[in-house]
Amino acid sequence: MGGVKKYSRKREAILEKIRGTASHPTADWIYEEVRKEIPDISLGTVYRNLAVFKDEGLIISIGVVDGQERFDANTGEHTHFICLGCGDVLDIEADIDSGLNEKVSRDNGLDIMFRHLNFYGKCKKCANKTK
Amino acid sequence: MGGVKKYSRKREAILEKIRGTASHPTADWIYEEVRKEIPDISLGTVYRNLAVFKDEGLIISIGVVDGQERFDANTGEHTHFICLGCGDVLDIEADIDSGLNEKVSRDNGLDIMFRHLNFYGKCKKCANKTK
DNA sequence: CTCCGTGCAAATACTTTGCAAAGCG
DNA sequence: CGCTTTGCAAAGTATTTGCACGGAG
Repeated sequence: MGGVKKYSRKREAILEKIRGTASHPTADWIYEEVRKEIPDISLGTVYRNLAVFKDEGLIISIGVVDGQERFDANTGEHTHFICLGCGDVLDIEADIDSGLNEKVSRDNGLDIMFRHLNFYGKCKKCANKTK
Repeated sequence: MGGVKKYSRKREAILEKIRGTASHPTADWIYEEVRKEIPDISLGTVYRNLAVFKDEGLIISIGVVDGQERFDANTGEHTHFICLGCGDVLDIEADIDSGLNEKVSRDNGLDIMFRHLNFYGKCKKCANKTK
């Protein structure tokens, strides 16, 4: 179980696509992008490697938006804005107490490993569309 | 579109089940619970009414945990802990600047409507199991 | 009587998995 | 050569939807 990882051009390509975008992509987006360079890749391979990367801590899942899981190669503690109109995910600044996780762990007697702070609303583009 | 809502015993029962638990239930849990009282309810009806309640603002979705959407009749701004071991969702205390949404809206030029703050880790039960 | 609400089952949408073939070391 | 990785297609899971019938106003 687990076993030693071997090199794979496809695995590399998948990881590089995730690292090379700020779009917090879906499995399908990654598949379509990698396919432009490596036409014989399959969606199953993308899913399998995403699971590997999550396991190794190379990427994180930032949750499910409109039914599809979104991934991020920026694994540090940071904050997201999710547009309810178009589903775009943006990185944003929000200064939160950096010791918050520890404090909440202590106060509630829980073993907290990480947190997600997501703001939801309309991005500029979608806010204008409404009017 | 939409039309005027009529009374329905099943709709009432679904909402009362959600209001009567602190477990942040899934559609399927609600279905099984309501079924104990109203055996001829169908899962489709649960899903349809959940959509109605969300629309009316009577409940919120707190996101997808292990592939299933979780609902909450507590619609106020509050914080959750999600156990990576058993999937339990708990309400917790975490004092965050109450004006944070407005501040982040202003700083980033976004129209923020609400936020989710989720802490992830192991609950007491699951932390012990690991050892 | 007129729509809304519902059961049922089929249809979706995304993700996971079994298997045999291909690739790395 | 032995074990990992992959393509392909089938299976799995959660959710949505079309249709005809039962129920509220």
